[in-house]
Amino acid sequence: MEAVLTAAVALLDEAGQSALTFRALAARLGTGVGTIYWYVSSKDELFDRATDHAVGAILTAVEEQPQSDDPIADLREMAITLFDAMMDRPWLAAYFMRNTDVQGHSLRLYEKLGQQTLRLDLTPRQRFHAVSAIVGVVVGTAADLGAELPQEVLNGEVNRVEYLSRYAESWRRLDAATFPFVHEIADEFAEHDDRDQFLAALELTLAGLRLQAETP
Amino acid sequence: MEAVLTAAVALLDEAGQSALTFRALAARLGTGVGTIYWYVSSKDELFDRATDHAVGAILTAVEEQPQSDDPIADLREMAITLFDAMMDRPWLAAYFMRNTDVQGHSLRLYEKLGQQTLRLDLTPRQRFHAVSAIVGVVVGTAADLGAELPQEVLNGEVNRVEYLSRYAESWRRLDAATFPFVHEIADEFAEHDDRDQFLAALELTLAGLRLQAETP
DNA sequence: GTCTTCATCGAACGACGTTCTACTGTCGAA
DNA sequence: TTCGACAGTAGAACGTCGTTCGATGAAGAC
Repeated sequence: MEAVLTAAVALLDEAGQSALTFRALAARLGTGVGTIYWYVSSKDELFDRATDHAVGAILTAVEEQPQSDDPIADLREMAITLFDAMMDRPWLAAYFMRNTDVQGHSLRLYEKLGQQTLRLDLTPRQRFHAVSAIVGVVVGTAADLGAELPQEVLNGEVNRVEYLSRYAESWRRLDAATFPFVHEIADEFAEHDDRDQFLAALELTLAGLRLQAETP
Repeated sequence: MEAVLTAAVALLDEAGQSALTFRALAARLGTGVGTIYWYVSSKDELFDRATDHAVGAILTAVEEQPQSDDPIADLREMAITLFDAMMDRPWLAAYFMRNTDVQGHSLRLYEKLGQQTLRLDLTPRQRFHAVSAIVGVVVGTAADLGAELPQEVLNGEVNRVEYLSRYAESWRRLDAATFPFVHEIADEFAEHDDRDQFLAALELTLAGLRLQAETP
C-alpha cells in the first residue's frame, strides 16, 4: 500500500496527471494491474490516497510553523505554504479536500486553518466561509497553474515567457477602443508571476476578513 | 458548425462533461465522428468552442446590466451573474478563459470586468490582480460544485442534504479536542448553500479591493 | 493433508480520442 | 460534356485507458 502510493506520487511528479495509469503504475511496481485494484477500488480513490499521501508532508510543515499573536498572519503563512507545495505539484490542486473520508491529512490541514479563525471574533458561519474562501483562493489559483501550459511544459523554461508574450501580443492587436482594459493589462500579463498573482488575491481576501473581524 | 456546438452544449447540459464524446455527439447529429473532426481539430478545441458558445449568452446578460456609480457594486453584479450561469452549467467552469484565441466571448467578459477596475484608483498591476482574483473566486467555487457530487446527482434532490449530513456526522464523530473547528463547522456545513458560500468569498475579496482603492 | 484466507496476476471487455482512406456532391475550366 | 479540384461526409481501424474476472500461488489453522 505504502509502496503503491509513493510510486503513484512519483509518477505524478514526473509527468503529471495523465502519466498516472494503472498499467504504468503496475509496470513501475513490477506487478500486475489486478494487484493495484486489491489495494484501491478505483482510479478516483487512487488519486485521493495519493493526494493525501502528499498532503501529509505539507501538514507537518504547517504544524511546525510557530504561532504568532496575529491569527490572520498565521493564516497567510499557512496558505502560502500550501500554495508553494501545490506549485511544485500542480496535480495536488485537482484532488485536495475532495473526499475527507480518505484524505485524513487534508482534513487535519483544514482544521489547522480553521483553528486560526477561532481566535477571531466571528460567527461560526463566518468562520466556515472564511476558511472556504482561503482554501478556494489557494486551490483555485493552483488549479489554473496545473492546466495552463498545453505542451510547452515539455520544452525548456524559456517557453513560458514566449507563450505569455505571444498571448500578450495577440491582445495588443485587439481594437484599443473596445478593449481598453485588456490593452492596459497586456504588459502585466506578459510578465506576470503566478505566485504574485496568488499573493495579491490572498491579500484581498485576508484584508476583507480582517475588516469583518474588526467590525462588530 | 453552429449545429455541432449547440448539440455539444446540449449533451453537456444533460449529463455533464463525461457525456460529451465524439461518438455521442455524432449520433445526436446523425453523422459520423470524422465529420466533427472536420470542424474541430481536437476534443480540447471542441470544449473551448462549446464553452465560448455558452459564454455568449452570459456576455449579453452582463452587457445589459445597467452601470451604477459604484464600480465595485457593478463588479459584484457581474460576478454573481457569471456564477449563477455556472451553477446551471457546472462544466463551464472547467474551460472558461482557458484559450482566449478561441474564446472570444470569454475575453469580452474579462474585458467587461476589467473596465470596472479602470474606474478605480489602482495601478495596472493592481487592476490585473483584482480581476484575476474575482474570476478566481467565481471559477474556483463553481469548479468545486461541478465535481462535488459523485453519483448522487443521478438521484433526486433529497440526496444532496443527505450526502452533506452524512459528512457532517462523520465529522462530529471526530475527537472534539483535536478537531474543535471541524466540530464547530459541522452544522454549518450540513446546511450550507453553495451560493451563500460564493457570495461570502466574493464579499471578502471585494471588501479588500475597496480598501485597496481607497487607501493611497 | 486439506481448507480458508490473503494476495497476485494478466487476458479480456468496452469505451474513448484520433487517424485514415474512401466516398459524395458541386461547380468552374476545358 | 467531360474532368478535376475541392468542400464535406462517413465509418472502420488503431492504440490506450479503466475496470472485471477467473485462475493461481502462498501460508497458516485444524
